[in-house]
Amino acid sequence: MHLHNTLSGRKERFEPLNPDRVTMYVCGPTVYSFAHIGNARPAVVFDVLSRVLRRKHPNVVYARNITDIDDKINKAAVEQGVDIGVISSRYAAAYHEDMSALGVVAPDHEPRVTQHLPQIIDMISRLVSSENAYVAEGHVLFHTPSYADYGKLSKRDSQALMAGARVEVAPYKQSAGDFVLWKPSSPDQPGWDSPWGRGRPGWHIECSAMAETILGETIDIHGGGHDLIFPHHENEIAQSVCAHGGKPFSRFWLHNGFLNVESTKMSKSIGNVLLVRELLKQAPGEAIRLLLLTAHYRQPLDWTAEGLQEARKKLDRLYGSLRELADVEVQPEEGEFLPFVQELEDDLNTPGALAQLFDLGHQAHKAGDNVYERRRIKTQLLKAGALLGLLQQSPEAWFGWAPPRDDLMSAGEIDAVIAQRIEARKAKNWAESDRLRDLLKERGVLVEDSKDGQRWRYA
RNA sequence: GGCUGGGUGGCAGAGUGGUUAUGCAGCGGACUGCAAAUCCGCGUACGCCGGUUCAAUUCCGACCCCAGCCUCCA
Repeated sequence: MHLHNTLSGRKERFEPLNPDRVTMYVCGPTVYSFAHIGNARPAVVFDVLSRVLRRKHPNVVYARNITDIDDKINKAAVEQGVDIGVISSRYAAAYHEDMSALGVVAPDHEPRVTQHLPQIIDMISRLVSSENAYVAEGHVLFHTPSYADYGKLSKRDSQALMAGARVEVAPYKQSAGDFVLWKPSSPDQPGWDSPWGRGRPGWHIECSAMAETILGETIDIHGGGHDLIFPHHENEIAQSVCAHGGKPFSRFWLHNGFLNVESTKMSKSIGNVLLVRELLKQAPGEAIRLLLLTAHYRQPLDWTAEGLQEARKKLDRLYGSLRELADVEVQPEEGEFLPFVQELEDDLNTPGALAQLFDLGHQAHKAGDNVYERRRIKTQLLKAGALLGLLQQSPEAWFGWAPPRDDLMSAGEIDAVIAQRIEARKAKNWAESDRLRDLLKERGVLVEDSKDGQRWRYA
């Protein structure tokens, strides 16, 4: 398959270092509040990547960290008068719930910073020994000039970077671009003992240390949001390469584009941060997932309420195809729908893959009563859906999703009305039949007269 | 200012040197008691200006806009 590598700025053929153990690390959330839709994008995108990789390499080792040491967590803990562990475990659990609702499979490893302090301290010690880092006023800093390739990932001139530092440079820094590996904690702040006193790790070192611990020195793929290219990933590379005697850190760097909300940057100050759990009240998780996959992962994505409803309609169409094939058995030995797979293998072109999926869905309605065709189509539809993490529920379950509504009719109530309508239709009492249909429509229920009888769904 | 990525039909969104993206919405037709679902068909889309070419939305150059990063951020 081919993947766009931020390191080279172009699409490259992806071949793992070791086909029997493909290693992938993705920067996960800092758990200080509920996950917003922007947090969901990388989770979904890299979930799809892991699924596509597993087709050829069953042993993909996918690690996505949880950052549970962070000043934002400290702040929330102080405000609520609880230990940071209370905050981080609460929001980590919420994150798991939300991602699961979006069909994101749990990664193989989910390392936490609090469980890797020894490894972090060890890596910092090595960097100090090799003189890539230095101690100053209780801090340990990485000396960026000690790494010649610093700036390569983000395509930044390291000299210009240092010269152009607009922010006030801490006096203890030898170079403006130097960044903190370890910082001291005041007695009231969370801290851990280290050779440099009681303190806590800086932001970047955790990923380097945990990736090394779980996946090894050189990994195949490292992913994350576009905004992490600089400084986070640039710094990770510097730390890891220097700690590993010059061995490459990650062979491929993948970055997903940012998400806007109704054409505006999502931010707390604007107050337009969309939480996944709120969105789940507006549409099924699968529709949210589909919307996240309608744009190519590297492109910006404009999240709109209209788009979300449209995503739901797209799934209505796809599940409509599956409903058409309800009586057909799947054929496990049937091959995949090749045009679909080819799109995904081309740098995870999910919009292209989706187009192929719709083509397959269209075929379902045109197969007539050709049993072999119908079997083939159903099997390929489900296999293709599985790669995207879509179409894995029954059509009935999909169409049974009800939007929140005060006067929501239960399935029982609806069936009662439908029973009346069946009687009216038997008597060819069209006026009554239409009246009942309109009645249901007012309550948000759409009824269709199919050849198999009446069927309904929530609007 | 530096770096990166964009500007495609009503909307969303792929892609390609000459041939249908796809979905939603719209229009016409079929089917239907009427609808819905589904099927068939339709709308002459590629920011602007040059250049290369038999042929450019697709390559090259200039220009105009837009977004992100350069500070915590998925």
